[in-house]
Amino acid sequence: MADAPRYDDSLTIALLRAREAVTAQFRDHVGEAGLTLQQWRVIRALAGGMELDTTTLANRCVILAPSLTRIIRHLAESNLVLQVPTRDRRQRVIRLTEEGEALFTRIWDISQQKYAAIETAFGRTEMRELVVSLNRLRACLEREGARG
Amino acid sequence: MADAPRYDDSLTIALLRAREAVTAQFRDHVGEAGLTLQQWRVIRALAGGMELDTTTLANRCVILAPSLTRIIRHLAESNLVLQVPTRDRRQRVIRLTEEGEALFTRIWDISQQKYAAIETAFGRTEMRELVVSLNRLRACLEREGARG
DNA sequence: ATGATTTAATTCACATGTTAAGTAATAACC
DNA sequence: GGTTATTACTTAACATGTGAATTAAATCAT
Repeated sequence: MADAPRYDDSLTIALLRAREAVTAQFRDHVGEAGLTLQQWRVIRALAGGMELDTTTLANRCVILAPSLTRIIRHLAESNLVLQVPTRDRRQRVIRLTEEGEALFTRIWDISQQKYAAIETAFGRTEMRELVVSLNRLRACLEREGARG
Repeated sequence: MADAPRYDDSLTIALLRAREAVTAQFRDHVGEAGLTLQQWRVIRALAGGMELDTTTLANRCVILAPSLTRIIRHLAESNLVLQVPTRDRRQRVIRLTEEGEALFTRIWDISQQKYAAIETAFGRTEMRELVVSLNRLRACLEREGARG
């Protein structure tokens, strides 16, 4: 296996596995509340009365527009979000319902505990450094364009 | 937006965005070869005459079993992989066809260049440290169990 | 104001992610 | 050696990822 592609050293795989490990910490309790992690990201972005259009939501939640369309439809059917009228009628601006805000609060508390547990296990400083490093990596690649 | 949940500082989102940025570097040229990134991970794991069963493949490629079933079916229909007979007839052992090996070689060369470009942009040392950090994070969380 | 262009979001088609249930073959055990 | 449990994988059902095409509304140019 000496010349097999070194898979565990690969940045791509390391990112994938790390992300998998982190999301696993949250999936269960978010799921018990009846949400997927993606739906939870949307709820979280809208918490506190925030009104956001689809494009902004897609950027913040890192969800592609077609997925977001379906997610919003779901959340609206569950009475967790509703559409806010706007001047520009192309835009779809969304906010949480009372029910949505209540659900957010319920999940948020436990989520914070989980997040704190990760910080404790991994180290607060190293975690901050990791996030900085990840964001710098992203900045490098997006700047490059690197479509070569 | 000062009081919006601090999304960009979140480890989850940072991992997601970083991974998105990295995979974007590879998606185009892998796609031009007619493969998805997941299919490419499978091809790559099998390169060099490697024969692997579904479970091992799933672990190495970080793909869940049901997805892998579909992916293998696709690759088999495209004559890129074939099934190797085994004693244990529950197991499905797979290897690349000639065509599959040829496709691997074609994609691999360009992939290596892309990977090298990322190393250059981000820094070879920092990249190695990042991978170590990601793997340590994973180890911490998996050890915890953290099903709290 | 009319028509071309751009923008915002949706729809479509297909691939994968995710959990739960099902199937078939092996192993375990008495 | 026949029953039971375990293992390896597949199916099923639904949700999301992804790129291309589509629709509708705003903007631009004249």
